[in-house]
Amino acid sequence: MNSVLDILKKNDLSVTDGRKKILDLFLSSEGALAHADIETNTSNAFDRVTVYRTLQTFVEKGIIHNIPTTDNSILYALCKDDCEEGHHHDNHVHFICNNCSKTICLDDVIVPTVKLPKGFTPNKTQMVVNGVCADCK
Amino acid sequence: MNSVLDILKKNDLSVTDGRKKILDLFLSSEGALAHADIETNTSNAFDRVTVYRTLQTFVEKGIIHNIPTTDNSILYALCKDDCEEGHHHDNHVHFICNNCSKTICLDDVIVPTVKLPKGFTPNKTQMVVNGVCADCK
DNA sequence: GTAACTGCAAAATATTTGCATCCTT
DNA sequence: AAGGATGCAAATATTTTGCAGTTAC
Repeated sequence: MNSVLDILKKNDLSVTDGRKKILDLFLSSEGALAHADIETNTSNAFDRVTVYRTLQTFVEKGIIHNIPTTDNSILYALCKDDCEEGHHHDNHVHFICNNCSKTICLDDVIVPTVKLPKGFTPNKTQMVVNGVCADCK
Repeated sequence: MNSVLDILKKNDLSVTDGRKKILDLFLSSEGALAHADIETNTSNAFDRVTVYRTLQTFVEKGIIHNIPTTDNSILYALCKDDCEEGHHHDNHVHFICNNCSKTICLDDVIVPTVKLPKGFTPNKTQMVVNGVCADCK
């Protein structure tokens, strides 16, 4: 029910205000979030450092993963349930809207496999599509 | 012949030591370069600010493009000849080696198109593959 | 009660901007 | 000679680290 608590407990994390609030943000957000988004959406209730550490913890536990971006920002998004620590199965496509700048996880669009040149062994593949999202079209 | 000069002239850029050296680095490097790589490989001959400005200029002119990364670094790689200002046709796959950390442009591997959900209009697609490269296997 | 989390301060790092000087054309 | 590029200084912004106080369990 209260999935925020479930997720934290499942990952052996103590339940604190910051973690609850930040995780809640991810659950209620359709897209990915940057560090700055989190500060804004929590009205700066938490220290910048706490946000850094919380995000880092979540990534280590496999609760969120980060999304490749072309600029120098780091975006984070919720991992699917089948993520394990360190090993994510977030093999879906990420979509960045050129209009509203939101990054959306297209959970239903699977990243296709590509044939690599001789000698290259793939391990993980990420795909980012830029364009106009359904809301903005 | 001296393609460094060709490229600079073609883009209406004055030929300076910094631009020559940095562009040369890209031409002679198989992979992508980060800001720090450039400083290192030029023995810090140029001011940090000059490197920032040079990279920015090159991106604006479409000489290089940046590559999405999962961490917060920015990687730059040469554009193919058919890049125009602002509109890049770098529709090839980028490969990041987990061992040597090099980023390699797989010019021959074309990014496949994926079917997006209703309402989404793609514009540009980028694909990054992690794994072990041919040199490290 | 203890281990872990948080906030503050400060250090370390990265990026941007203004301006005077130098170089390319 | 003129416009643009560079280097330096400094302002901003970002991220990391140490430590003391607080909180979850």
